[in-house]
Amino acid sequence: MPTETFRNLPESKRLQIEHAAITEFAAKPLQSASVNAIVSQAGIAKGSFYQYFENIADLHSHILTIVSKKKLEVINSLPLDNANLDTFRYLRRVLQAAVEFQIRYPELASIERFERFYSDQPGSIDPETGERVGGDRRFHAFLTQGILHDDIATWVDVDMAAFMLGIVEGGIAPYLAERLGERASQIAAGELSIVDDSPIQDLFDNLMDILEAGLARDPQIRKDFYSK
Amino acid sequence: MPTETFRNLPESKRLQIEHAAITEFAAKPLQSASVNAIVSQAGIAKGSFYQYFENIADLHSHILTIVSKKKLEVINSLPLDNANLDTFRYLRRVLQAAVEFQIRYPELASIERFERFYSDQPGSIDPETGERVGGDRRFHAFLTQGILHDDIATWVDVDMAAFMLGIVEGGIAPYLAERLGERASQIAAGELSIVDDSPIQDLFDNLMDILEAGLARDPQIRKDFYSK
Amino acid sequence: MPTETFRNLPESKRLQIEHAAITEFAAKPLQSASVNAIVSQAGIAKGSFYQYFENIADLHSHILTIVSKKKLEVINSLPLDNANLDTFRYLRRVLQAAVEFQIRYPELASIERFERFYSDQPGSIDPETGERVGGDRRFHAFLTQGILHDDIATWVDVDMAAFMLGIVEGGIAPYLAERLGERASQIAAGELSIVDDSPIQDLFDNLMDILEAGLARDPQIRKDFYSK
Amino acid sequence: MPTETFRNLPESKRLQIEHAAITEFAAKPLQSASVNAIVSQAGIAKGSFYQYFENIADLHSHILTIVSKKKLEVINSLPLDNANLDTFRYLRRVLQAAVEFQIRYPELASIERFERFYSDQPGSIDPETGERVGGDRRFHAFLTQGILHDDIATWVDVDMAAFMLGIVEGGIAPYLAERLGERASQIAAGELSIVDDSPIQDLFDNLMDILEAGLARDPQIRKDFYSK
DNA sequence: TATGAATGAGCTTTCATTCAT
DNA sequence: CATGAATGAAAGCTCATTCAT
Repeated sequence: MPTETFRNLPESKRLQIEHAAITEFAAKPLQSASVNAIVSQAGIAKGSFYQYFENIADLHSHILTIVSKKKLEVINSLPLDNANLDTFRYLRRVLQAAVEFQIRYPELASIERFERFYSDQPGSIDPETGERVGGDRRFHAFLTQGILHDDIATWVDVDMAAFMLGIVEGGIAPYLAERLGERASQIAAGELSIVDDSPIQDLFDNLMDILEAGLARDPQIRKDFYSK
Repeated sequence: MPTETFRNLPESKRLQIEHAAITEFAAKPLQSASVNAIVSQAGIAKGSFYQYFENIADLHSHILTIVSKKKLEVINSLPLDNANLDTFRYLRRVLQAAVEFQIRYPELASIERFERFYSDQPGSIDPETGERVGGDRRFHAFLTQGILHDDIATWVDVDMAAFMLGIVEGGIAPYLAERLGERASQIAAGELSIVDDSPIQDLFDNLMDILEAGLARDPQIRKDFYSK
Repeated sequence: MPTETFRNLPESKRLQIEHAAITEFAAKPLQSASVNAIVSQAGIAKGSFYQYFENIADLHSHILTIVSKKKLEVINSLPLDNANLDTFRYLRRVLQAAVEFQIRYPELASIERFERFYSDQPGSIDPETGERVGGDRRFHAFLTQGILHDDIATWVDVDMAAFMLGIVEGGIAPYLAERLGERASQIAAGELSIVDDSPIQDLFDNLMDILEAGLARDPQIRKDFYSK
Repeated sequence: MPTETFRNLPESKRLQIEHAAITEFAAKPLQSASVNAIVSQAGIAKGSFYQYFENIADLHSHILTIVSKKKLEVINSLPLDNANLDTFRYLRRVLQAAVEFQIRYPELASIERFERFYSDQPGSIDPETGERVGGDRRFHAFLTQGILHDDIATWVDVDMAAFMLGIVEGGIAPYLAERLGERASQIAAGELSIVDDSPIQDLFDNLMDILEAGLARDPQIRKDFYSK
């Protein structure tokens, strides 16, 4: 954990340091990241670094909390209200959040991907809870709920499906961001909303259709399609 | 490329070195891998290393060719015949190969994952062909064929779906291997075949159902399920 | 160029390092010089070296500027005034400076000789000016002036003579210094001045006579000699 | 000294090795020369090298004997006959030999220059004879003879003048070779003789005039010049 | 508290030399 | 006698971390 000294720093300096760290960790995994690169980009003295952080891993975990915070912020910034979501609207929202995050904070998204890659050692067991880590808890809950609500087919292997959704969520965002091309820049600049733009929603529809059709007890979308 | 000296080495020694390298590259990306670790694990002198390889990147790319070769070997070892495959049987085969590879050569699979992770920079454009790299060509072809054969719905966005299948293929194998638990060890030991064991095939059925239902023009499986 | 860190060092330490470097570069050309030797003689850590200099070539070029500076210092310490010099007195001064430099800073003189030897590739053409490098510009100017002043014979091939004077200047100093024997030590100790001591000046007279007689339009010295 | 094994080698192979060594030693002083470079250029096995020579210094000194031999060959190839030479004709001949050697065997000349540079530590005393080394014996004898024959002025400091001629001889050849430009190539090709070509001899005349005028008791050349 | 100089272990790479075949 | 694989010392250089100011 960063020292009190770091927490008391004037915000601008703190942000400067965090920004430098984010740039570094977005480019390299913790193991290859360089203290030198960070302090020189942040414009602080090498000694100061060690007054703020125990070591580079300490800074890295601090950055990870920032990543989580921003990710949450993005999720909450999406207009839909959690309570009223049916199962698949929730899933769509999660994926939209991932893309929005990718577009608005590509460096943080990159850090998140590194982290996921290096910590998701499937088969590794969390020594505290004894549960498998990596399989995303959120999707587990989502799928269980979906079955209860009769939205999701009962034959679906919840654990595996949750894992699959996890890797799709983690991997698809950069692809979609890139597919959006010019539109992504506009979203990043705040000139366009991911939820209002119809070409973007078409792309999402397509993805959601695939997933929904794969999971749903009674998939509507394709029926609509073929009945059109 | 490894030197002739390396290629002329007695097989046992060559394997020793390759094994040490595989262990290293399965644990760390090229950038963090250490010559020291490799030579000390292989039990050779440091100077010898540089008689065999130009540098560590040279060894790494040599190991990558081994990975490809073994992967192909696994794919070809699967009993199904390419010619007679319908669309989704082909997909199942690809995924089974990924799992089989993961079980039989977990280190090589890890190396492959590192490689994929570090080279799949989605959005990076191949300067020669102008095409997006990372999206898997194989799945592109598979989906296009599937549409032609009326197996896959015409509304599917082929490019996106191919990318999605790519990340599922790359990510699901370690999960499945881990799910198989004891059975995985038996497969690794050659006591069990992935294609014959029914609990394993059940798991595959489940995954394939999700994917097939998501993509298929006229998904059969679930119908069968509900009619049971 | 040495880093600011090096420039901010306490003088004693800086001198210590420069002295170690001078010792090394006086004994070996840049190509064979060793960082290890320098740091161990200077009593600093290897890491420190690379905080001061980019690499050994950086240090070497720094030492070369010291050599130039000291050489100039020696030239300027000679009492004669440039303005009033006739042609051959100027030449004598240049040669005296070379000897004085050799005696007072034999290591720097050695470094200068290495540098001259390795950079004077006669026949190599300066890509910017298109002129031959290595032939000494100073002597060129000196000879041209001498011809204008009617001090030097018009038949002299200026380019070649300049080159010849250059190599004589570069090579004769160690010889003369050695010839001076005990006297050289006294000069080095500041107990004797090169310009006041008559045995020394006799030696110079002899050399100058040879050169002057060889170049002069109307050589006086030998006439005097034979008329004595 | 090279081993008997080396001496028994078929000539073509011996020449191959010597040629590779010459190329290396012409580019670098012994201290920086590389066994690797030599064996790979010579196309022999590394182990063979150590069957022919004790170490690289051994090969180097073998090459030095070749240099001396070839130099002598060049000197003797010049048409003038030693016996009939007056003093300055002898000097001209020595310098012409140096230039001829430079032109016909530039690599050997380079090796010779390296050797001269690294061994001529003026002031170093030969431990066996007790004499100063580096000052050229030949020029000593030449000057002494010249004085006896009344060709050279008695006031000349023989030791110093010999040294000076030594460095001029050693340094001027590459310059002159370069001055000759296209003509040098013709000489190297055997299409032109250094002693017959009048532009070349003009250049030599100029140099000799300078040296002769500087040393001669009764210099003729300039007199001729002014009387023209 | 901020600084940046100092450190030395560690890295990759080179190379002369030895030695088994 | 020829070969070329094996070796390890030593090179240049980097870097996280400590410490004195």
